[in-house]
Amino acid sequence: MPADQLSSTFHALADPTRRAILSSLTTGEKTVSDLAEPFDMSMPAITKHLKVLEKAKLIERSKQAQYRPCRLHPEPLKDIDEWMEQYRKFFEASFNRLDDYLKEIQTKKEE
Amino acid sequence: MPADQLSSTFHALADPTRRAILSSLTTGEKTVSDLAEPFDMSMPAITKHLKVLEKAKLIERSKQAQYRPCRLHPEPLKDIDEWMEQYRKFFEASFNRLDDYLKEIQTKKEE
DNA sequence: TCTTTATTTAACTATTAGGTTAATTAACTG
DNA sequence: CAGTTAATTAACCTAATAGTTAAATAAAGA
Repeated sequence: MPADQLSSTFHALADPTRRAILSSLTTGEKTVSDLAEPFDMSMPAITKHLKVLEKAKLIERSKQAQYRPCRLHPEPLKDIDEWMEQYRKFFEASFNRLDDYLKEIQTKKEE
Repeated sequence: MPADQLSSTFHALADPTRRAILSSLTTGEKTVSDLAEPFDMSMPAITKHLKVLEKAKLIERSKQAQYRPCRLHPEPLKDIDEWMEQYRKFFEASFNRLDDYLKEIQTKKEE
């Protein structure tokens, strides 16, 4: 895994456990045990996955008593989104971006 | 590297050489030698990078005489783009999508 | 046919990834 | 203070990565 930021972000995302952890953090801060619970995997394995996510700056950690809660740090995902820009024209017609936006505001009205 | 498609796509992108190869293919089909030229790396190393991209279905290959030209196959990038959707609200205000779109059609008008 | 060009395969090496179990650290709790 | 809970570190294993050089394959061209 080369040292540049984009490579380290892509590398961190190239594992379903780590993607599931990220997804789990979209609903808010979680402890390591909370994050580990859905997986049939030892705690040290989870600790290692968290280190990979932390090095990629996709999560941030703090201390609360004996807990080390994690929260999502989404900025590197924005970098990926920007990297994708050069490829969007190859897989997506331009007008779909507007379609997405229109669907989005439609959904909000219905709430 | 787990077997699922998204992991294999992210893994393929987690290397600057492979991303540069993809980028180089945005201007059209290229031979292996063409693709290898910018890199201070042996041909077998490039062959291996191409295999990773091919397994991730990010490139497709054909045969022309002794050449094995490569072309971009962007569909897996679309899957990443869709995966990103759940995180966009964390790094991007909704209205920016419309801003992007408006800038895009503005640029087209100027052409 | 012999040679050159394009590319891949084979064999090898060093490093990293992703997991394990056992031991350690740190902080709360009775 | 002793015990429990939360999490990390250490030590280890196996498989995969990412590179190398040298040999093999395939097609073109003289």
